[in-house]
Amino acid sequence: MELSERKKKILTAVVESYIATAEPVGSKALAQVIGCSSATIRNEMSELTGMGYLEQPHTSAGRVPSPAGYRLYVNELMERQKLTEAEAAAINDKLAKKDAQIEQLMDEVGQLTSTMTQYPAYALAMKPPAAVKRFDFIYVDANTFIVVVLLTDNTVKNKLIHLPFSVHQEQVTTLSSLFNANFTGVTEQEITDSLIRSTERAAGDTYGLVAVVASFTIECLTAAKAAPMGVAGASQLLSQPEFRDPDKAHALMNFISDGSRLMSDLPRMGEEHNGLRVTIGPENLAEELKDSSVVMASYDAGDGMRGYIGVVGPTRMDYSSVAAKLSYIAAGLSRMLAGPDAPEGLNNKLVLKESEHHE
Amino acid sequence: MELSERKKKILTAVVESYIATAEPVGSKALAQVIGCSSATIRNEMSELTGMGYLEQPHTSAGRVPSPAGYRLYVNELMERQKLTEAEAAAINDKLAKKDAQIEQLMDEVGQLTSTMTQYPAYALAMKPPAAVKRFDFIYVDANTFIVVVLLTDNTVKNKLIHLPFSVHQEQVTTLSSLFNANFTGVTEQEITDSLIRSTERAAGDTYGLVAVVASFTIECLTAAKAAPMGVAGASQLLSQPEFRDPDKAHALMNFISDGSRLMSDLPRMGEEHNGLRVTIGPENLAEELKDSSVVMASYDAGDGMRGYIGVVGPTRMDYSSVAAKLSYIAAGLSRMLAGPDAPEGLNNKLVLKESEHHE
DNA sequence: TGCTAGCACTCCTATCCTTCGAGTGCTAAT
DNA sequence: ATTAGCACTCGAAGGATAGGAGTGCTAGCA
Repeated sequence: MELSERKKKILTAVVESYIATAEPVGSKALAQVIGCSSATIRNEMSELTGMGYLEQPHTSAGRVPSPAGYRLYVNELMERQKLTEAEAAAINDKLAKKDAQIEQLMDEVGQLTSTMTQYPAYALAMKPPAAVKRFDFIYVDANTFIVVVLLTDNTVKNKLIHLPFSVHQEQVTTLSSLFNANFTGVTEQEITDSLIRSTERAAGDTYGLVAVVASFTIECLTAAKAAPMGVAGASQLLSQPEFRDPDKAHALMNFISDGSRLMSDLPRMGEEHNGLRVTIGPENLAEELKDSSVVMASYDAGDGMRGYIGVVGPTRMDYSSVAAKLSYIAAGLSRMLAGPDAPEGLNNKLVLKESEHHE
Repeated sequence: MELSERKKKILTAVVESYIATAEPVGSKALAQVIGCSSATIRNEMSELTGMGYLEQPHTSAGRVPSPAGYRLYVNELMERQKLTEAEAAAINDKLAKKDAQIEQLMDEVGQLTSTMTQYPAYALAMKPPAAVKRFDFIYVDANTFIVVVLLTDNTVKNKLIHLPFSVHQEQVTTLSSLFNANFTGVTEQEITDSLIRSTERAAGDTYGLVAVVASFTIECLTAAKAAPMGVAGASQLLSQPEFRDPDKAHALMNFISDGSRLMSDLPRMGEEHNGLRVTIGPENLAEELKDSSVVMASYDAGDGMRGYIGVVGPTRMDYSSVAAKLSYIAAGLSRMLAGPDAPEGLNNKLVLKESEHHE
């Protein structure tokens, strides 16, 4: 059933006023905005309450939006807000000089999202499984060589290997061709014990080094598929009146800080609406989020990779503003990572700049 | 002036009781512990108050330790606490399997410290300035090569360079010898414009690539000197009664989350006592920490590098337990990073572990 | 001289009660 | 259909009051 225009107007006003003030909204205040008497408003609000869009904290308080009310607001009522020029400029500015590795990028995008929205935020990128494209072995001295691995996603990883015995230049070269022959184009699952064993048999006197390099390879592939994630601004919660109760705040902050908990729920969350997903209060899967809301936007990170940024906050979240900001940042990221300047996608543009390994 | 034995006992009891309960301590409760009447305790406490070791929140409340009282407690009174076997085991366990890169290690040590102590914690390592030990250039294809840089601290960094024009294998080789001749053993400051310019003159037709590689080199050296830092468990604050006030909690959490603020104060903090530094309330430099305490321990990260781990909490911090845990973790880190197994320090040690593990 | 018992006093905390007012629902009038 | 009016509800805020933990002081005792 469709709501009358006036009901929509009233619901919108209630939601927006409550978002702004965190105070239940009474009929008198609305009367001025809507342009009819408070009694009329009361009748309408009473019906909206009956339909489940509004709630009363207690009999003689004003109305507060229910989750269903927020949902309707998000889906149909709210206006797509524009960013101010200052905000857009701030975001562009921050994004402009990003060319660190992806973990750090995610941290920084999380931070950016959090400061722009004033809510705790996260950023992550989903990577497809990778394989090794080529191996290079650099002979350093009798006890030391470096393995450099170029992955299909164009990530480069390396490891300095220090041995308790000595090797010759030729042995390292042998190892190199062996690995380039057997371990390229192979995904993590495909590195089986039997593959390692057969390589060892072929390795001659460098037998003992195969396992070391193989395990490093596995490590690289594992790291390559791990979704890097950044969480930032958890303390923002404390400025929201709904988290004046330190126990509630504590519970939610713990949940947020544990990236893995958050991450495991994200992909299963709601439907996309203009590239945005909003889950409101009880719609969330995690018990800890039952009276919070999550807004997330996805972006294209090139190479067919998808990434997500999002914020967590009270159900009384400023959906309109958050949605606008997330969309803007997500679009910026897409442009930056998968745009025409970066035909080879995220890893080329970013990770390749620098990958580091301490050994 | 020296305190009488009994005064020490009373002060100790007050501090420890207040640490445990967060409630001002009255004379009656102490009478049982100390073994004399409450009136005697009152006289003694009155004197301790006069001396500035105790404070009264109001006339008819019990006593609370003053910063000076905590200071005395920390310096002279508190017993060096032992960890339970379970705690020691938990720490050893966590430390055992650390061989990631240093940023991640710091994050994880921060996390470990936080969960062990139940306070927000940080971990950082100070690095000495680095130089390049050697360059390697890997020719990938006509438009692509990889630069691999081995630093004096044994960090290896690399960068895939993708060109809009093509190069030959020999050109890359030339570039390699050029950089190995001119840019090794050079610290960040020593890479001047004139050095770059003279290298460019010597570079012949690879002229245009010098700047690219040089700027990557600078990037590496800059990154190498940055002190990696991990902060964890900020939300732990919220379980402390002194931070039931969300505004206070918010202020401190913001301060903590901004690693750089924290870091800039750390080195200037108090004296070492058994490898520990404790700064209590007003002793802290930062305004935000004026009624918090910071306990930090330093560890040896090999190569003459020093690292710090620490926790932040209310002045009513469990100094004894925190000190024990920090010392233990710091000792473990020192052993792991600079122990006899790892004569060449952090970077090497990790590799050795790795190779031992797999052979 | 040092300790203890007793007592009057202080002042915080918790609790109850009252008041106040914003907001409601209903009814009757337009 | 809308509005004005009115009685009613119920939480929030603001005292007052009682209770009690703790103090300082004084006087008596080993």
